[in-house]
Amino acid sequence: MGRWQPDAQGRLQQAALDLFAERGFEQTTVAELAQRAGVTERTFFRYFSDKREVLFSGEAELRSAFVDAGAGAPRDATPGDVMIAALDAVATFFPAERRAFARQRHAVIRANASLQERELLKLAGLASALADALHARGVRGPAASLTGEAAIAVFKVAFAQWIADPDGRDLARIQREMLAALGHVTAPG
Amino acid sequence: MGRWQPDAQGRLQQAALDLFAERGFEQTTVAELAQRAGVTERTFFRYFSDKREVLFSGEAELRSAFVDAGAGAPRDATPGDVMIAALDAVATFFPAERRAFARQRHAVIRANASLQERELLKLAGLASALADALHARGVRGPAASLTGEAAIAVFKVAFAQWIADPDGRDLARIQREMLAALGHVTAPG
DNA sequence: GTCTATAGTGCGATAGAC
DNA sequence: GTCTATCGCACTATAGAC
Repeated sequence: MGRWQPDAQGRLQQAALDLFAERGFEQTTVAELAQRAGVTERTFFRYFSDKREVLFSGEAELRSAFVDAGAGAPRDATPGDVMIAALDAVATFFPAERRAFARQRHAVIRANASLQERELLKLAGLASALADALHARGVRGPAASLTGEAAIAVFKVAFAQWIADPDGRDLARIQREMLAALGHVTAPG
Repeated sequence: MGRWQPDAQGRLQQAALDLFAERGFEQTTVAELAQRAGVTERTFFRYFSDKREVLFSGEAELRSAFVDAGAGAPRDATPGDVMIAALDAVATFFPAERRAFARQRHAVIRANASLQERELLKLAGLASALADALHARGVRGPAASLTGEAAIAVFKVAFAQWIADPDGRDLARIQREMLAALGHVTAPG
């Protein structure tokens, strides 16, 4: 066994979720997080570029899933088809077992404006990643951006529903319904 | 004439736009902004809750316009109708004369992640304000949220287009086109 | 208007693994 | 010796408390 406990990053993330839930984001200092994880403040900032980031490091995987779904779609797929593939891919990251965790994390974020800001930035990153993937497929800029933004709009609302829904319908299904509802809202006439 | 120059708030906003554009958001300290506006740091934080907020204080007006458009729609208006009314209302805030200003402000924000975060939070606030207005009209929660998010998606993409478009079509028109395009993307089939 | 806690950065030191 | 993870310390700016 080495000089240090393994997985300092994981311990910091766990400490953050616990302490933020218990006493709030602003009432928790980085020093306290570090202490609970058995490292120093300096080490915290080696793993996370800022205090908020400790809750958001999983976004990279989500983004690849989102983009790969776009890249893997058949050549004649429409932007709408690609969006559905992306939404289905993202849903696989949130199986029923992760609902309790997701709910706790969501509650922590909802309680603090600066955490919401970070979450929104990450979601906007997903939207533009999907837009880029569509653009690479030959979809013109505005339509690609719009599709990316629409996908995120569906995801956001469906995710909130998935968290709240007591009978636990799966996220993919909720997203399909939301997408249909969006089609209804934006239908001409 | 009084002891102080009038409109300290306006001078701080102008100083911020100039200095952020010139040397970047992070390279500009609040002390420098305050000095250029002829006030102290303390005065800056009296007007703006944080350094970023100096670029975003106009959001309240936008939000009322957004909400009022919803409240003022006829009783039998669909969520889609309300969304169009809200988008038309927001477009009146961005006449052709403000394009140069909007473009500069947008460039400053685009150059800094934390400013993007703040902008996204303000836009999310607009989305939920519209959702609340729809909810008050009897639209059920998820459909109301979805409509709010869709309106913001259209606004974001249309606004970027309006800023970039060299021949200056007006924002309301671009938004109508974007909405139609969104209807096409989300159409079933 | 003054004081202070906290976030976040830069750089060098240290302790182990190889 | 090299490489990597961690720590220690000094420092600035934001933001809130007093």
